[in-house]
Amino acid sequence: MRQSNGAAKPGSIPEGQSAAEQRERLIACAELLFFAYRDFINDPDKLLEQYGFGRAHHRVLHFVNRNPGLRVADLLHILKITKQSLARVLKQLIEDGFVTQRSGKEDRRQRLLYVTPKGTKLAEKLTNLQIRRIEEALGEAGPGADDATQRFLFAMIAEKDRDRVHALIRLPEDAPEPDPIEQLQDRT
Amino acid sequence: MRQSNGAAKPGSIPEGQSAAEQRERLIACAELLFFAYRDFINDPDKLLEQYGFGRAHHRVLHFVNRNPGLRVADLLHILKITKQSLARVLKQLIEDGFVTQRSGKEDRRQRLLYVTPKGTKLAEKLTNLQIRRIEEALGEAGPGADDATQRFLFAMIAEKDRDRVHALIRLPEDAPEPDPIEQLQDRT
DNA sequence: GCAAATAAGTCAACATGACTGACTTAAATT
DNA sequence: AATTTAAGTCAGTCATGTTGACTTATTTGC
Repeated sequence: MRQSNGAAKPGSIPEGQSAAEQRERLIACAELLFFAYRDFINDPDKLLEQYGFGRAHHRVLHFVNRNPGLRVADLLHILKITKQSLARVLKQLIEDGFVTQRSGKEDRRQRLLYVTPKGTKLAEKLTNLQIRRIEEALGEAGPGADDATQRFLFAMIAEKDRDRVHALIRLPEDAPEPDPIEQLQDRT
Repeated sequence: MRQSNGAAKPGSIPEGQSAAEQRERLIACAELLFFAYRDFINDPDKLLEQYGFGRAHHRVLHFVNRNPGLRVADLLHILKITKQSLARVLKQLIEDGFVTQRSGKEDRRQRLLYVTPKGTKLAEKLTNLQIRRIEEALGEAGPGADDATQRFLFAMIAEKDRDRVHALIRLPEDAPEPDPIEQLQDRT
């Protein structure tokens, strides 16, 4: 097990890997994803604590900040949680003045979500923490890591959700798209 | 390593990106990481439910399976949770016959952890689910995504933990190392 | 050889963020 | 007018994390 490929040199891995070696590589990826996510979450968590918020609040705040006018139903699809779970954190964010709701113009049953200036400020602080770490990591990973990583991460998403995510995050290399919110609404 | 920009897309971002564009890219990465992890977790979760286990059990089972003879203290460092949190799930795994303990030979205070055959079986099922998704994603992301992604994910780990993780996961391109467990024990 | 440090286990209380199920309200659709 | 939809709500539960305090067995250091 231990001696696996005596090669051990950075440039090696010719192209012919044994199935066992390939498996080891994939397992390493899975573990790295765990560790990366563990630490990715960490910086924001500390900041959120000071506001009495948790990760759940962060996610809501983030996606509302990035997609003003998001509907509650959209958030449920994005977060893959139940209405009741969302309700608690959303209520707190509204009560504490980080998020506001307005009724939809077309459909007055809808409650469209927006961040307040206070909400924007916190959301940006959190975003900055996270993208700083990502920027450093991409730097360390070398040129090309950027594209490859985006493609890998996107491909990790469940196939049936990819269109929705794609409409939501608007990658810079995409062809110009119509307002992503409109798209989301079509996909109910 | 790989040439960076030209490869990806027709539109191709010459090399001079505005700060705003760069920021958008980084935010997209952060969001993709969230979605990727959300779905990465999903397949195992469904299987675990059938055993009455959760994610916490999965993580313990996985790392014990991959590192037989792991100590409780090691697990605490890996998972970054408290002893009390670990105790609950570890107890269940032991009671249900998925994990066993033996006292350390050198230091009899230590409880070294091992998976039982039953534990191995479940751990491998879970691992297979996860690496299948990763394998597909790497395939879709194209050649080179493998290396780049590993480097990126590794660089996302908090600097002070990297040595420990490195010793734990044994990437195939590494120089041959001594038994990783020994290394872990030195780093207390 | 004894005191202190260490590895692990345990008890109790609590917080967060998920879940299910049942139900209401208001508005839009058929 | 009846049905469907978007959202909100009440009540109870579960999984997984937290603190703080304490015990036990063993090793280490003076």
